[in-house]
Amino acid sequence: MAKSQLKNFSKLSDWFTDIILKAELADYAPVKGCMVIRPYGYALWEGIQNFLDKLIKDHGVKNAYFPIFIPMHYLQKEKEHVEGFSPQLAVVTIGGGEELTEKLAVRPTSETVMYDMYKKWTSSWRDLPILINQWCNVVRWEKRTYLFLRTSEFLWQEGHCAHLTHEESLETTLWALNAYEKTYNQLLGMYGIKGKKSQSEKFPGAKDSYTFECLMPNGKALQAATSHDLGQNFSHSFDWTVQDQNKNKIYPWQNSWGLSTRAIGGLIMAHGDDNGLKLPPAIAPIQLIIVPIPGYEKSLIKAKEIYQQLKKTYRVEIDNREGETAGFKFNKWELKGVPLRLEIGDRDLDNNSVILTRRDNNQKITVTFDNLESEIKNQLKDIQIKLFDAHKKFTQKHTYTANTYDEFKKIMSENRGFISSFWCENPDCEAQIKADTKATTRCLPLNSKEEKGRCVHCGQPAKYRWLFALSY
RNA sequence: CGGGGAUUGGCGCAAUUGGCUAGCGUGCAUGGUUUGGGACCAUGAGGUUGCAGGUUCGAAUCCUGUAUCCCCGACCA
Repeated sequence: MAKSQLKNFSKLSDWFTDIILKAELADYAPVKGCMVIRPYGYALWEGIQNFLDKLIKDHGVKNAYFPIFIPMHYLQKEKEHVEGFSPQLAVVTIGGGEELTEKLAVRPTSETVMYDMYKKWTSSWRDLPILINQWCNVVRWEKRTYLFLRTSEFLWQEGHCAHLTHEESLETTLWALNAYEKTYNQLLGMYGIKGKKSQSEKFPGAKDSYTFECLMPNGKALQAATSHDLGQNFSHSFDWTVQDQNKNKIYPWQNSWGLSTRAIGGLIMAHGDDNGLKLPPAIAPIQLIIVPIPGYEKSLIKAKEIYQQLKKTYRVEIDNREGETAGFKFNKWELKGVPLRLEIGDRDLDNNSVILTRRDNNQKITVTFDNLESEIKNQLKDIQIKLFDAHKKFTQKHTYTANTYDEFKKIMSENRGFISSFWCENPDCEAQIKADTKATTRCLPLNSKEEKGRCVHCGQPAKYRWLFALSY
């Protein structure tokens, strides 16, 4: 068995594609820009769904399902919205062998089809708020695609809520953003920055967009989830009103928020290394792999006992395939990112112990049978924390402050990352910075303090330091 | 959509200026020896060289068209 040629982590884009294929997370589909999510990759999505769905439901948001097809004239109701999505639409023109009188868009997002129904369902202030989420697929015909990060079809959840007041709606918008942060921090072991998008980067049709931005090892920023304050833009477009207590017509205040399978792409990059994936225990489909050293009958029996015992508490599997050496198995499971490996052979049996090996730091720990469960618990917990800490440290280390445009350009050309700089909030300035350096505004961090500054590009007065980066 | 590269057993590649039965590695199957960090030996299965035309005694190789994929840009979660 020869050593497989895993791509070097330093060439991140090659490594990324390679690892997804080799770890059997996904594969290319026959349709351009589409991918097959394989069971091991889909298990990651299920992990995200379970975690986030609970947060969503705890907040009182209910799941529902709306159709994949949207009549074209629905999309056209909101001007910015249709302009934003038109270039990316897949459109059905034939149904049942006959030309359709009205063409149907395959949903790129569901605002329009959902809000038309919301209008139908409400007439009184008592009917608000509407708190609905759906887990589904959407299609955006991308020019350039990339496994998990940008595919023509992707899976996501989209929450769509409507409230009587802007305060309430904004509260929900920010609640969703916090739920995303929690999902990234606690489940995926990823650090990121919450903030507000600039007007040019916001969602088509939104009043304001909020984002969770994560830094990837190559210094590019990943828009990891977004939550939009739609204001009353859509309720106006749909002429949707309810009557309030004083018989006034109120246009409901709306928000929408989504997290997609792109999160898996971020997860892969944020923690990986030359040997493959590193999955945080909370999301790992297999938290612990038991490898009985081949050739020992006695230890195999013990390994099976341990498996039966641990299976009650952990996602654990036992690799007792014949014909593969121990070394081969070690490498295979490291590639797949399993956080903890348990080795057991007769040598260990004689000492009443096993060997635990951590994927994150390759540390080997000898553990007696008596302490096994508590040690596994502690190690998994520690790995989860260490992976998050590592990503947080990386992000902070690669977050720079640039006070002059020269500094800004130097950072972009040498050691990319987040750049914190004053910006006058003029879109022309933003566009010029992008043209010069490829960096775009990622967000205005939520905790930003107002200061007296000068725009890093034009020198005009600026109130806030914005976060810039090269984005995915 | 612009620029670059590619397409040959499952995967990765080779085949000189057009010339022998299209090879090699890996993977796969079977048998045996192995087994504590990617084992070894033997045997075997697996190909209309992306597709469609053309030139030629002869095409993986030359020509025309076309499709797909990857990378770099503009658009985006």
